[in-house]
Amino acid sequence: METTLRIGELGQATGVDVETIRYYEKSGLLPTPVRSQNGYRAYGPAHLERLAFIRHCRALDISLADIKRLLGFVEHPDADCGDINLMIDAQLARVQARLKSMQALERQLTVLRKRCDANHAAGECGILHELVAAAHGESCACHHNIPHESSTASAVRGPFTDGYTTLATLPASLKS
Amino acid sequence: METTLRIGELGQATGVDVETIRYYEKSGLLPTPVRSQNGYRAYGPAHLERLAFIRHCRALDISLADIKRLLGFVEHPDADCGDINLMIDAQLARVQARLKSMQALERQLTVLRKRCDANHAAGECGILHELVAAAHGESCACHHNIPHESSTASAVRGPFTDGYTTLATLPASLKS
DNA sequence: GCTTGACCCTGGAGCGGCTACAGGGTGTGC
DNA sequence: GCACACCCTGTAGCCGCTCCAGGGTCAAGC
Repeated sequence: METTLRIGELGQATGVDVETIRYYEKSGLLPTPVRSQNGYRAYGPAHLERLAFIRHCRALDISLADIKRLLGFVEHPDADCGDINLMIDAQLARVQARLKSMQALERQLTVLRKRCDANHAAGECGILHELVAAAHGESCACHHNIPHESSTASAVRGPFTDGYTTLATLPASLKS
Repeated sequence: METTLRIGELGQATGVDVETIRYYEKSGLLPTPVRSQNGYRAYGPAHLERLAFIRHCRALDISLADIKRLLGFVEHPDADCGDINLMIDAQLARVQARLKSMQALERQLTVLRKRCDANHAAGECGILHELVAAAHGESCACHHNIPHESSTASAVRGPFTDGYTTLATLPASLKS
């Protein structure tokens, strides 16, 4: 008996999308399986275990590059694990930094949302006013009193970590 | 006197990278400016204001598509602003969902981190053990007692919202 | 035997929001 | 006359998928 799985079965078993499995293979995270006569990928228990490991790590939002390194540790259990600690520490730090700036973001959006209670014309919408005023560099409801959250990592990915300089600091020749 | 800015100056004034400004122009967020004789882009106060608006919105992690819609409202102040509210509500909901799952993530990573205190060989590293065991479907320190955080949005972007089924649910023929 | 439909294959493009080139032109100071 | 900072266009790359076109394979039902 040959206990092998086709890609769809492996996907079902691990909860990983078929396309994603192929992507992992292409990226070198999952070793290329043997093929059955019809050319289909045939996976064994080792693949199953490895893919489940990858999935668990991804659920912890560990990057594919770091997962690759972790898999290296799994394969070389005599290596020093200090780097694992560093990796998890870094991961934790990233998550905490993002968390912090997302919390700030939430507060800002909440404040902003309160500016408009009902349906107006856009010209009278407090939210829109607020956004425009903020862009002008006037002190805005969302971004004025949070001096120290500024220097942490940005909420998600962009370059616009908060606490930025506004148009208030502009050459006077250009203001309005 | 012509109060125009070159792209680098506009970038400085608003805190937006030059490449990003060109990207915004290409994406239709920033209108194409006039060119001076040498072919350089020449920006006026309107561009400055608009770019500052965009930047402020990005700091609130509002997507470029939504910013485009907001700019539409700015230009048509007689339109109904109900959609603005909906947009900000949706944005807030997204942020809150992410926040929640990031908090879960942080707890999980913190627990995981505690599994390894000092330098061992990787084979004895509690973190690695934990990750492997979790992949096997054994109840893991990080993912076992959080039944209701599961169905919220995932922490960042991936398909692996937490609380997934593990290998415990597998065809017996393939286990171990 | 034929069709239907579920599954599999490869290769490539697209998402968002930038970021980083290569390969060129322009303008200012020494 | 040269260095250097700035500008231009166009294209490719980043991450982690996700989707698609265009084809092959295989079991079930008629």
